Amino acid sequence: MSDAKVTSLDVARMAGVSQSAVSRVFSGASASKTTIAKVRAAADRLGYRPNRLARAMITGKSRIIGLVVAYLDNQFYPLAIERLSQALQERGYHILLIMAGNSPEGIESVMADLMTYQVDGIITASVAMSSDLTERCAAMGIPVVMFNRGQDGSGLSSITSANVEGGRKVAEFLLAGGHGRIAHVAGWQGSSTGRDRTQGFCAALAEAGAPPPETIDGMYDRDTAAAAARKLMERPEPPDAIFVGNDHMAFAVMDTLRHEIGLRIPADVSIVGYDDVPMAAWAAYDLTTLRQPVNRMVEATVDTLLAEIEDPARGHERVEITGPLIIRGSARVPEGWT
Amino acid sequence: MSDAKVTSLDVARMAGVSQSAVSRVFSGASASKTTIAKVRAAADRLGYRPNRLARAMITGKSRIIGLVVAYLDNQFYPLAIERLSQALQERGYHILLIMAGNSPEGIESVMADLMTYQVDGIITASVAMSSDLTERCAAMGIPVVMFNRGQDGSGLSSITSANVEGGRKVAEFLLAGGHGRIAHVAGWQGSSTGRDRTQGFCAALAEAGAPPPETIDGMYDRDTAAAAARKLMERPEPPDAIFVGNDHMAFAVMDTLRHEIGLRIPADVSIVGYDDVPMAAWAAYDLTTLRQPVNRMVEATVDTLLAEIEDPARGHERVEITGPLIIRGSARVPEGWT
DNA sequence: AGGTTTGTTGCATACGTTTTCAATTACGCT
DNA sequence: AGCGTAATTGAAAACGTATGCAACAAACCT
Repeated sequence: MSDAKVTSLDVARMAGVSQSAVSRVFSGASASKTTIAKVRAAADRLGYRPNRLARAMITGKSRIIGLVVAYLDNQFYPLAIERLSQALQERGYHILLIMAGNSPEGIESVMADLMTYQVDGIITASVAMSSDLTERCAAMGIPVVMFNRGQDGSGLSSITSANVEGGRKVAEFLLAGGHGRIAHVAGWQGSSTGRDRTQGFCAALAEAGAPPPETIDGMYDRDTAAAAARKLMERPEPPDAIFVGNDHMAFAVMDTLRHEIGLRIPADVSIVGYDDVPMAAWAAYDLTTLRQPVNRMVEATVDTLLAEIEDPARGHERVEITGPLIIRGSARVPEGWT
Repeated sequence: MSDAKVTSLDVARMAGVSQSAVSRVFSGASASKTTIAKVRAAADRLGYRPNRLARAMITGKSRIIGLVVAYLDNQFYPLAIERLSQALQERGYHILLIMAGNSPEGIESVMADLMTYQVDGIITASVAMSSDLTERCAAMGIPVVMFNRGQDGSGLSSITSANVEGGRKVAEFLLAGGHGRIAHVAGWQGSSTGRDRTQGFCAALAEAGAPPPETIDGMYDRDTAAAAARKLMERPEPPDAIFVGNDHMAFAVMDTLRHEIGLRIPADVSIVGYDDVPMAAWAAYDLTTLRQPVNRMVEATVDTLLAEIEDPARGHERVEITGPLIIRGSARVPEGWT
């Protein structure tokens, strides 16, 4: 029934009221019972829905959030996106999705693109932002929240798990398990998350008097992580435990140890990951890992972003969310460990 | 430097030209060398970028594509989204992402939401559309392309792999491998892809004189598939080969057989999947599977959608893309098979 | 009853752009 | 020089909505 384009004016004519009346009904402003009824009836009959772009022009609020994400091969991100999208939809916002490689100039151009859509805010998922860009966003008055990545210099808000503390927990667990030669395939050291986890891990080892772990940067990449695992095992005294900077790389390490080198996990080597993506619970890996609480991180991200949108004068926030160590079968479990 | 909102009028004033001139420079219409230079200079200095929403209002083209997707836990979809987003970005379009559970009324409201953003087109990834909704989209003159799902009744365009043919190939491969008791954990029979694969598979078996396979619907769900595997193996004459309707479920089946029932793959049971997601190549699974060529499917999707956008009178298209069987180690390989 | 508050309504304007149209300028040619 | 054609330009209208303002009606109070 409904023809191509039906505007508020069409509805107004059919309902016998002014265009403003129609607008008021749909924007929740006050109107009398009778007009509301007339407008609603006409609108239903014509299949009218307000044009959000036109609305955005007037109000200056597009109710669009730009989501910038680097890659989707790490299962953690699809999951986060799914939750983010749902949480934002419930609040009346929608996501404009942008894929950006991790090159700085790529990010740059992509963010500029986003601005032209007049997004109300931006969420970056594991993307590093230059301080130049940071400033430009601030100048444009457009809130940015970094999900699962911090940026030391910038004044931007960020939501992460408690990575330093997480690294410590893993170290304590491995030490309690009686491991003597502990190694580390690190998360990308160019990222705050990677650095923090490594730092907490090494600090706890040092405090316990353990030797510093043999460490290789796995770059959050499967192949790099697999190569790192090979290299570690070629040593004259190979490790009996490896902390891997995220689950995605941990799977690669486990595959390499088991099917390429022929080792048993955890009998020969204990493996601990970070994230607790769904796959970590699959029987094939059964990975002991430090959980990043996606749901709470998403909630915090949405809350922070919308708060900054509604009150631009609001300061930036830096939220860290603590997660538990999920104990499964990929690492030797210390006596009497809960 | 750039202040909050800089419009074409600001640029015009600084460049000493009319606002129309600025518009012409940025919309690629003709202008003299000198004006172009003046405008460019002023725009750069002010950090001006045209407001795409305002542009969309008058042109009627938002350059936004709505992407509706049900779930993201099957790795096939993140991958497809990544590619889709990139392909569309290259063509000047961007993606408005919507998560929709698979409930019909959810889809309904979500699509209506999309319309209010004046999207130029919609891609649905593995979502079923009611014929009512189909009609409304057609009435609105808004092109829809279904990715990895067909809809028999509707006149909408769809891009799928050659599912019937794919099912046949798997059957032929398993028969050639000398398997006598072939079972099937089917893709969701409420979806065209699931039905087609099953149909091709069963048809080929029947033509070869093999008994019809024991079949259970796995609903594209891990838990359901795992339960199906258990049930199949409890039979007095358990299967020596299982064709699973997609890789995502195949992983669950393999986990169950190996770690719960203690069977070896492929020595005790051969497993074949469908999709060839990246994980299928991982050593832990090393899954023989029928590849869905994501890249070509994405290309076809984008081409079809943009073609329909540019020429609304264009008819709908139903593209099927053939994929090869990727032979790995999860199924017995017939003698001399390439 | 009269004055005051409260609520409802329509008119007109604004948002930032593209695009038509007419006017002006530049240019080629005899 | 002069004329015709092409290229360039600015003014103004449009896109679909929200909203300030003034007008008006209704209700309330003393």
